[in-house]
Amino acid sequence: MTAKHPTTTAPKPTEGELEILRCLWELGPSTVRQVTDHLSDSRPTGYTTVLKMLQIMLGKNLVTRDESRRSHVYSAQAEPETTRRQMVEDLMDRAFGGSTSRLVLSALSTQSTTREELDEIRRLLDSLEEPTR
Amino acid sequence: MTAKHPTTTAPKPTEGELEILRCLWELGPSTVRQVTDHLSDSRPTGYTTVLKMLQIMLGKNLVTRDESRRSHVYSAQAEPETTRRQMVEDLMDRAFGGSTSRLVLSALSTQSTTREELDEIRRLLDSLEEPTR
DNA sequence: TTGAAAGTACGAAGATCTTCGTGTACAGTC
DNA sequence: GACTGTACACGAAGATCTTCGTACTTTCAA
Repeated sequence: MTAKHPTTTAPKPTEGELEILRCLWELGPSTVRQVTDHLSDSRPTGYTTVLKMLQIMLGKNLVTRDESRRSHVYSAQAEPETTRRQMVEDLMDRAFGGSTSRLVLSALSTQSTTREELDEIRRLLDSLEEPTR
Repeated sequence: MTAKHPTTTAPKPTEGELEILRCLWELGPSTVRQVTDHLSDSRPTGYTTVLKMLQIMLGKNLVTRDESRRSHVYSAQAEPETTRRQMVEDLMDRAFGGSTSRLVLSALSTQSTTREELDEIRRLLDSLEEPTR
């Protein structure tokens, strides 16, 4: 069993890959140039570095690309929510023994949680429980 | 600037390191032998592998050790909650733009969330908001 | 048509992680 | 005192990630 990315399932992105995915989520389908420029704000990266990463990500099925134009246009393969949920699930299993509530507790004990967010979460809970009954 | 682990701050644990931390959290202070045995259930690992990892983790300040006995006894350096919170914060920043509520939303949209957990989270919210007013 | 600009592909170096094999020290037994 | 486990330290190999340099291709304007 040595096959790694059989062009079917998308693995968890690495840190650098996630950085690029975030660009694609924000910008939408983009060229290497666009991603590089956008990235230059937060994390200056060489053009060929970004190109190489996108090529690798293509092999891993993390992105797709349109080659119809001279400058290939890359898109995130999955919805942001899907990837994010997958990463949360991964962390939940690896660090919280699979317990959602313990993870949420931990998230809420973070400094940066504002009152607005607490309210939002409460509304979310309401909307989750009501429709089920 | 090449210093990496100046024996002061603990970095984010890698996947393998987290696996070992989880053992220490569960078992409490343990010898290499104990960690290895405990690990054998979920992820068979050679004795010297575990030993080496613990040595590296000691250098990174992820664990401490008591050398007073022939078999050194290792302990997690930080409380589980501290490490977990740190990892949640990291994921929140890297994947959710720092938004707690978006992360929680994502966590709740996970299959494995039970009704009991939802109730627990609601209680948690209550206890978070009440004492503040 | 030719030269500069901009793209893509590829290889490889350096860093970090993971995993062991080997060598050495020690502790108890016969 | 020699022998047999058991433990620690260390080095090194293989895997994965990250980052670029270099070579080749395409486009377009002078």
